[in-house]
Amino acid sequence: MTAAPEHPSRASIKDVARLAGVSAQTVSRVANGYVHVSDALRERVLASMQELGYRPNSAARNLKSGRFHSIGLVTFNITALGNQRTLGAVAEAATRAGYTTTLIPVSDPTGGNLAGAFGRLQEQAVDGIILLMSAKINSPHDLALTDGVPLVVVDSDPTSQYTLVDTDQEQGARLAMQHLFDLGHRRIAHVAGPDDSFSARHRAEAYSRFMREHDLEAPEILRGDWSAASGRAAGESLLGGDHPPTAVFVANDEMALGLLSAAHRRGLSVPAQLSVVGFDDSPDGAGFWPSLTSVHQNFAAVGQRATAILLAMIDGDPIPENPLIPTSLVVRDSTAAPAAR
Amino acid sequence: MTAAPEHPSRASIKDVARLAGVSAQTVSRVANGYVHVSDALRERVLASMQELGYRPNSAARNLKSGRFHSIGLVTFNITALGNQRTLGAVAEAATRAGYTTTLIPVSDPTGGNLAGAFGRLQEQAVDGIILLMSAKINSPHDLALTDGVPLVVVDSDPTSQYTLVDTDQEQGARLAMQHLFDLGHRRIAHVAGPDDSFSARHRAEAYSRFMREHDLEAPEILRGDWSAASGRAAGESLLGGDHPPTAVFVANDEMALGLLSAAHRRGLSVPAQLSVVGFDDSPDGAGFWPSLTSVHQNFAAVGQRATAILLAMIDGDPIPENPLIPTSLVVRDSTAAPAAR
DNA sequence: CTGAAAGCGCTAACAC
DNA sequence: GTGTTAGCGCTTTCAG
Repeated sequence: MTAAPEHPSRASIKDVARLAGVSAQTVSRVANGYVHVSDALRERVLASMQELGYRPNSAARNLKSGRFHSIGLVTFNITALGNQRTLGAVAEAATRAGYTTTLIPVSDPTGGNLAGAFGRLQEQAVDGIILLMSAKINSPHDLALTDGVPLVVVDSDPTSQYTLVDTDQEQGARLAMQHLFDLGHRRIAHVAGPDDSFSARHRAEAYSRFMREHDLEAPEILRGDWSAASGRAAGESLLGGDHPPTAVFVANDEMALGLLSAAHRRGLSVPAQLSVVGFDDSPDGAGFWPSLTSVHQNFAAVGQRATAILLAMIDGDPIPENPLIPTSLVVRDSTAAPAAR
Repeated sequence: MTAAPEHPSRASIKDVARLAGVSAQTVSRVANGYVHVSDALRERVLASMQELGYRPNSAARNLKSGRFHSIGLVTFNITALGNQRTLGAVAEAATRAGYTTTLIPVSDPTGGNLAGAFGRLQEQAVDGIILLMSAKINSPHDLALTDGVPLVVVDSDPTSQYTLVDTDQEQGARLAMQHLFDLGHRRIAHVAGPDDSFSARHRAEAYSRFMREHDLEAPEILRGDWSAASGRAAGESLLGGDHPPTAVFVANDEMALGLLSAAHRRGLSVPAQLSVVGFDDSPDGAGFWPSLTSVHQNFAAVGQRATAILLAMIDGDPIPENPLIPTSLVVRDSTAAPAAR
């Protein structure tokens, strides 16, 4: 244990070269795994690297290559399950591709903050940006500021001009509805997420379309804010009415659990008297009683796809197609056939 | 609107200098806000910057300064509420200080992976590392690899040799226990988190100590894995016994909600027949019925403190003291005096 | 197979 | 006030 110096300045390529008695160039070649180096020299160089604890300085590499080998991740809400998962998948995919992930927090997705975030990202060192939206982009103006930096948006308006990756919300919502329909439910309600969320809107639209296609009368859609508390409130209002539904399709699991809690409170037995389907397949949903039937989103695939597309854009490679990731339905204990009336 | 070139190579300081008819140095001075530039020149330079969309190249700056202005964040479990919050706070604090946050995902906290993560971090450009532990560091050996890079560990063994920031687990657990005790509860059970979590251990130890100090007989401690499902399982076993407790202190909110669900299932009324206190003060806990009394952790403060300490270490400044962040108790509807027997 | 030279974009140090 | 020079650590190019 030697006393650590104040700033143990890292060994440079020159130091290694000097110690090994070779040129800096040869060290560089060894560091980058080029073949045209004699075994004897390679050994000497590697030994010297080891001894000095040499690490290539990425700032210098970046300067030379004009690339930063880093992608910027802008997100407004790290608390949302989907964003976490996507974020994790992006970070892993980026790491595998030799890129780091730079996190840019934005507390409030207004134009100003977004602009600030992008400005910072560009002053910082990123080759591309992934935007994890939980709310809408106000206007193209907001993004004009990316200004040449490749950009992929996750969870946004599919009609937007930006490259987009997302869960296939429509397909997922249909999965949930078809399940309830097949069980025999006809009075099916929907608790939607906030209006400024594209995924919430897509799910709500798919619900309405399904009801229309099957000539079912759709009760008014209730809106929550993704939280358990709002789901519970929706449940209170939904189950307190005259003609309560026999089934509810809830736009995410947290609200579904809140609704379940409202049902328990009213002494309603789930699934005997009420069927509930959530969206997300969150671990919490599986752990409650009754365990929640839910639409599983493949966030890992979303993150991977977004990363793959971004890296392709950065490299000028052809862009992978099909940015909509399908869902699957996980049937558990919160759904059953409606009670005979 | 001109057609964007394939790679719109960013304007360099030279380009700006040429356009403005000044030296690169002058551009640099303007960019860095130095005063000793005539207003006329400053105007010209700023105009040229604007026209070319100039952004300083951080790679070059980093190379020159020997700093990366970036902190690395290593985390194993981005899904845990506490880690998310801390992560967000770190990112914000870092941003405010002019640093970016580089995310390094580690799927599995074994020595090998940790070493890999640190290796990557050092090849990458970070001036310091924050380690968000959800599980224990196996041995000092794991961290030997940071090798001169300043390191702050969040949520770990307080006896460790590394700089540490954490919630004051002991104080938080006592808050919960004192609340139940003051309500009149004497048969108080504890559902702990996994054994490899330091916070879980601290809370469990504080529980045991409290019971001992008050001459109360402590039922055997049940262990969960932080999940709602494990809390529900603990609840089933706890409430099915001969002498069920009148109150339970649960090591996190998710497990507490699982336990609540088990209580509902058995037809036990909360808080009339059973009081429950959680830990974390998660939004979900507030949204359920009954809403959960819980120990509030100030994750934002933890993240800020960790960042402040790390930046001080990087700058060689004196290290802020008092790395233990106090908690507060949020009393809601899941606790009440025990039923008279 | 190996080395020497040049330069990536920026700024500290030194002229003028 | 402003310009010139040099060099951060690395890799591409060109000589040997």
